[in-house]
Amino acid sequence: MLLKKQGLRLTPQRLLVLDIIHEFDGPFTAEEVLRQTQARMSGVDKSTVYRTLELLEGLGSIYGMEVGGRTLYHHVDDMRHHHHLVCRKCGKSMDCDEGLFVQLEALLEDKYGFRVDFKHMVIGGLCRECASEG
Amino acid sequence: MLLKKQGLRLTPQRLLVLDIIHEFDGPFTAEEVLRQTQARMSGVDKSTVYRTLELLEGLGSIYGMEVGGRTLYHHVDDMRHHHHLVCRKCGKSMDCDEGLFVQLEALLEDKYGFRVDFKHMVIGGLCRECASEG
DNA sequence: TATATAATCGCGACTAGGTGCAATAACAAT
DNA sequence: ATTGTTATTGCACCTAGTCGCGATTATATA
Repeated sequence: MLLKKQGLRLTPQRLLVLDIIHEFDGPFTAEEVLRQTQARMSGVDKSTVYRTLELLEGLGSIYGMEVGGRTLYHHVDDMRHHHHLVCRKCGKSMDCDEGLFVQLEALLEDKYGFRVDFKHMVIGGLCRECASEG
Repeated sequence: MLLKKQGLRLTPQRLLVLDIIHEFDGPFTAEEVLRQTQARMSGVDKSTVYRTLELLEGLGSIYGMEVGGRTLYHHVDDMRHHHHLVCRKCGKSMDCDEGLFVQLEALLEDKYGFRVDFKHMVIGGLCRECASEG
């Protein structure tokens, strides 16, 4: 298991958080994980849950992105498509091909020497349906 | 003045916040505004400052965008360049030519019918200096 | 199985920011 | 200048999330 390397310890709290996370199909928030954890094992501190989430992100098994001031976590294996188009009207989110970004990536490096972190982008706008309405 | 419409009141606290905001050349945070406000007029509550910032954003005179969990405000009139490259190591932020985005914009519309909101983008990555270090 | 040693825990305090409310004060009308 | 209306204030309390610390405990080794 991924936790075994680097002297990381497999505590009951971590096991529980891992369990809970695996039960989510889609994206989830730290808050949801915290609530579920405390419901199933009383006394678990929020700092433990937050630190576990942070750890799992560091290990690369989940990925958190800030949306509207909160962090939304995704399972990394769900994320062949790292970019998301989020409609500001209906709130729907769709995956987006990474290939579309390579040109912009190259331009930014050329022009500014800026090496972009384009692993996970969240782009706001209007989806086809909402754009055609009003 | 912009505050006069809709029955909004020009209080000393608001006047002070307005003053302070105009003294910033570049982007600024709510925290900085709060500190300066309380330094010049003791007793001003943080909620007043936050509410004033929110109000000004609603009126369209400043624009706030979330970067690394905090809100960075910009003067709207400073914003010919709407895109910002923010270095995740040193925290520096640089403006970025909008022209670089038109191709991506077109691609997203073509492929997904998605009409992108590219007014204000914040792009994370590494600046030239930090990328060349380690 | 007993022991040593860190990794991890819960706790408590702290952060930025937000909210409901009763008191205050800006402004319009007299 | 006085008044009435109501927007705005400061207060107190709440939120999600972070951090240092001393106590606990998972795990490797003997």
